[in-house]
Amino acid sequence: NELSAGKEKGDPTERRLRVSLEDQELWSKFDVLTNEMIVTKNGRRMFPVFRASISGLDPEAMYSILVDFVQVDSHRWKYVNGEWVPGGKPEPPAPNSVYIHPESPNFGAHWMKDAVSFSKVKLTNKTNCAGMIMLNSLHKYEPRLHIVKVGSKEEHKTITTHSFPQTRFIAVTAYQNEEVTSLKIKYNPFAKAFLDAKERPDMRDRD
Amino acid sequence: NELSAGKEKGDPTERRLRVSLEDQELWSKFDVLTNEMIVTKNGRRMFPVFRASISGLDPEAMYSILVDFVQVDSHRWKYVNGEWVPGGKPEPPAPNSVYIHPESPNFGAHWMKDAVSFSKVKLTNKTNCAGMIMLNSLHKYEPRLHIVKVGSKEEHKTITTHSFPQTRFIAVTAYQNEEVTSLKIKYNPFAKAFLDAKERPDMRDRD
DNA sequence: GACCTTCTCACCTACGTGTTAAGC
DNA sequence: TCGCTTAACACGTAGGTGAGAAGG
Repeated sequence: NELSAGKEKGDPTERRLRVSLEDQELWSKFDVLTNEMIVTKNGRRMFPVFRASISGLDPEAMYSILVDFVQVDSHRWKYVNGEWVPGGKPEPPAPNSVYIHPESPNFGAHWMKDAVSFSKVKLTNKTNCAGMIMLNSLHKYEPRLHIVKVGSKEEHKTITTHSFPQTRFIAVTAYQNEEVTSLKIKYNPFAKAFLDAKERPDMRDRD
Repeated sequence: NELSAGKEKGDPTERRLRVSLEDQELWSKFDVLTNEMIVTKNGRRMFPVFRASISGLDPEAMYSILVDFVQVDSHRWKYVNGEWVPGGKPEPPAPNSVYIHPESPNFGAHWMKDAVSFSKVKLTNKTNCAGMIMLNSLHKYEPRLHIVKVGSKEEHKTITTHSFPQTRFIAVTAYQNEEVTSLKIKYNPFAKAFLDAKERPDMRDRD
């Protein structure tokens, strides 16, 4: 459940750094179906939310926490007959943007106090959207978390980069797999309107 | 409209520090009536919002911005026959808590980019409310803004403290002066429900 | 036609207002 | 009784959902 830091540089203060993904069971429920995330012009939040708990930072040092999204493979995906298959077309170029956690910069103690949540990150399929992450629809991505140490003199230094395979997803403009849709409705409070409809089949018996 | 720093210490990087209150005209409209702010158990936001624009910080240095509330005088106030008069009872002790701006700590460049807004600060009349400011009802307060320089080694240093007389108010559990109520309804978007009722006297002509 | 994208919509979450009546 | 406080309430702001129709 925990991954140890991959890029330690012999600095003793970073030796015990640990980053672990929150909501792993929920992520796995989506992952086994092949997860999908909606992208829209105005930006769409992720669900599940990408959250991680961090320990082993220097409590008094200053860090920024970032997320970016790596294109996992180099082809389009297509949903055919109930499953995702690689498409033949070559992929468009992938602009790689980064989302800086809004509480950045902050002390190590702050980041370790509670899980760090990226609930407000928005995914879009349009370029030039400030503060949002541009993704290519029908391509597969994996979120990555970066911890950057902030120096007083612009001497920023990346401490670690972590990724979690169960958070992979395909960017879509509309859900393809209705099982994924059902899970989103079941667990996302903002979709409760549709949960109520499905949970009450007796509605059909009226009149 | 601008106040210069009052506690400069000869540090050339702080020499041109300026802090100015935003929405001065709005604040003054309330101030001439004697402003009131609601306090509740769960906390109530301020309206108008305490906002300030800051310039003259070192763009690359790290600061935290704080607000606290000074009890202006040492007696209760009473609203009698349409005006506020000092009450005879001695005041209860005043626990002095501080609200740290949620974007703290941050670079000078960040604080100077836009006006710094304390829209989310909540006023309460209960003690032990984390993140909220406890005030004594029927006492008069004046908000103060503090700029604190953040050092790597816990060496925090207060750079300046600013206050603005037109932001004074009396803490209340219910509005006393109905002119103050009318101004709150007129300018606070969250009170629009009551504005509509007052702006549409034709409603009374229906049926 | 098939596939993908865009837009509007009803329906939620979440919470900020003063009002009002009840409580102390 | 009077003054002050509390809690429930209706009605807003603000914005996050997938559905479904329309567009390309």
